[in-house]
Amino acid sequence: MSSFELPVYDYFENNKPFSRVTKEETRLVFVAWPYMNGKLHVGHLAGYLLPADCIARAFRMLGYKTLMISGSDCYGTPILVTALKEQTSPEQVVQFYHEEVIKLFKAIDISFDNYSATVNRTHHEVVKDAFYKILLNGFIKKDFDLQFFSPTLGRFLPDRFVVGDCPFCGASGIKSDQCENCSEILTPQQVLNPVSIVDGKPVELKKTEHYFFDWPKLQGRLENYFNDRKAEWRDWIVSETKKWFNQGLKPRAITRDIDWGIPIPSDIPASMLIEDFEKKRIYVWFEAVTGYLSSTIEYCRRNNLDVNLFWRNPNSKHYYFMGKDNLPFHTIFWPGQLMALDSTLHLPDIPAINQYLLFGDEKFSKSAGRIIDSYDFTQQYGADAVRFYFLAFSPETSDFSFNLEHFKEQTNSLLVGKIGNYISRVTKLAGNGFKPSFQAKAFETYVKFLDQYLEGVDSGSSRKMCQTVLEYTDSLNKAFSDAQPWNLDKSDNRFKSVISEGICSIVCLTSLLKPIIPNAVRVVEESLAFELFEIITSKDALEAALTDVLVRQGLTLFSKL
RNA sequence: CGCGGGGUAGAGCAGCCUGGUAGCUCGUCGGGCUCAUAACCCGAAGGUCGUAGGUUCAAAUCCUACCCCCGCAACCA
Repeated sequence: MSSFELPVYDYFENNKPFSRVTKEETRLVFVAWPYMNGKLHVGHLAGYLLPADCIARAFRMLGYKTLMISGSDCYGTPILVTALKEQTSPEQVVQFYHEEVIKLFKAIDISFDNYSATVNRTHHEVVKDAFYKILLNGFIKKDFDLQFFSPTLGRFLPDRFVVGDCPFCGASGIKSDQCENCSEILTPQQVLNPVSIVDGKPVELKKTEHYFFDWPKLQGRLENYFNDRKAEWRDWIVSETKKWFNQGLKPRAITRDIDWGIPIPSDIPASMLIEDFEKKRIYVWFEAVTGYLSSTIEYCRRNNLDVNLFWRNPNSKHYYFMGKDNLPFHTIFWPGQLMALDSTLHLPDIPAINQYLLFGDEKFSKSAGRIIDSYDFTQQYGADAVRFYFLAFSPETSDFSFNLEHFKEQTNSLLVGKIGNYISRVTKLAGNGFKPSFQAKAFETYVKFLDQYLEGVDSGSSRKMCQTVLEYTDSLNKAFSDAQPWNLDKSDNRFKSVISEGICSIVCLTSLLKPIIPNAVRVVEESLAFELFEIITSKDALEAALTDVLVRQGLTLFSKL
């Protein structure tokens, strides 16, 4: 493989890692690796990027040693085909999209500690090493497979790049796994007149030798793992995973006939080599998830840390964020790969898997023109509004229908009307130069909401976090209206205590808001002359945060859309 | 009989596991307040909880059947 590498994105480049850590425990926030075959639409933001970022920020503010890890998924046939169609190289395709996603991360403040790429050296090393060890541990075996081969393109094609005629109803242009017309289940051999969708030319089935991951061998251990953890998983994730076990795990190819990918290690014992092994590459499903490990290792090398702190630490909790299409790869295959590799590695704890954001009533689709580009959308409406909306309405338990009117409506009344306006009315009534005193009552109200918020953090639910913030804000607005401080004289002690309570509440509120809308919170901090590095969990912490607080100026935080 | 999720007020959702007078946000209407970004606060209207059966003193919740929508089906979150 050439020396082609992509730059690592590190949000905290200029800060020492863990400078604010107060706890020994670690929290790992792993994010599904975006596939470098297109730009990211808002479904990606709502489905896994923003929820992961919000939880990671909350963990950091709670004092955990936290890492947020991901990278660009760069290999596989779809990227190769894109390069072919655009008459460019796969390197150029992935480089272009890698730069695009990093541009997006910067625009919307995704705080990755290490965002790498599967083309990078460390990843190659770790994947080859894992492949080799799993093979020696006896979980990889040789077998033959039938694959479509295109003589005109000179390469094997995945099933979904081939269409043909249905042998049952005669429909044409059907995919090779099931007829869309008569719903008959097909095997690739049954499809008549198969042609490639790349050039429309005929393809043929060819026998080819590959490595297979021996899943039946691990099913028992995986089911034990599943039963141990499932109590903490969302219900629908449990039933979806159970389905796979009930059907029985089957061996699965982990190599492909392709040249765009990670090579098979050449030092495999001769008896275990397959034919033409140097022309084959490791299959993307096996290799991309291994990135969770390799990207952590890459981070530790860059920062001189011991990787065991994260991967062999019982005081650690591992979260994985992704869309639902990725479910089996993270509730079954990735834990299995880790078991097969080394039984001392930390297995996934919480799969924070989301359903889909729908555009109107249907799925986002590039071909059908139903797409909203994440970067353009962020540029147009601002990071705060976009973050807040998608975090508050993240599709955690069922698909969520997105439309622009709903976005504007909710942003205007929740973010601008309730949250922004509360901060505005309190600070403006206080007047510039107001110095608040500590009000125990403000903390008492705040703690009523804190537990619910922290439950949201622990379970990976940004939705619950936002809901709690909104309930809290409602109670603050109501208390402020009931107290009617505008009817009091500014020199009145009662006026001072009501406004002080309001300012104390704003400090508490911003501590909950910081993981959600960090930019807006920075503005509040500057205007009130304080800075929060933690989520306030004690009376003392609030009192400490309050020492320097001074109202520099009344605030209009957000504008209506 | 491929698998899963969903069908609750005009919109988006929670409640269902562990049955007990149907709830939240937005929108609509009426009132209050006037510090605040026509904002905030209070109140009201609006639902026979997809359909049909069953269990039960009692069903949105448990069971059965059916209808509709969405997704997945092992390489597009």
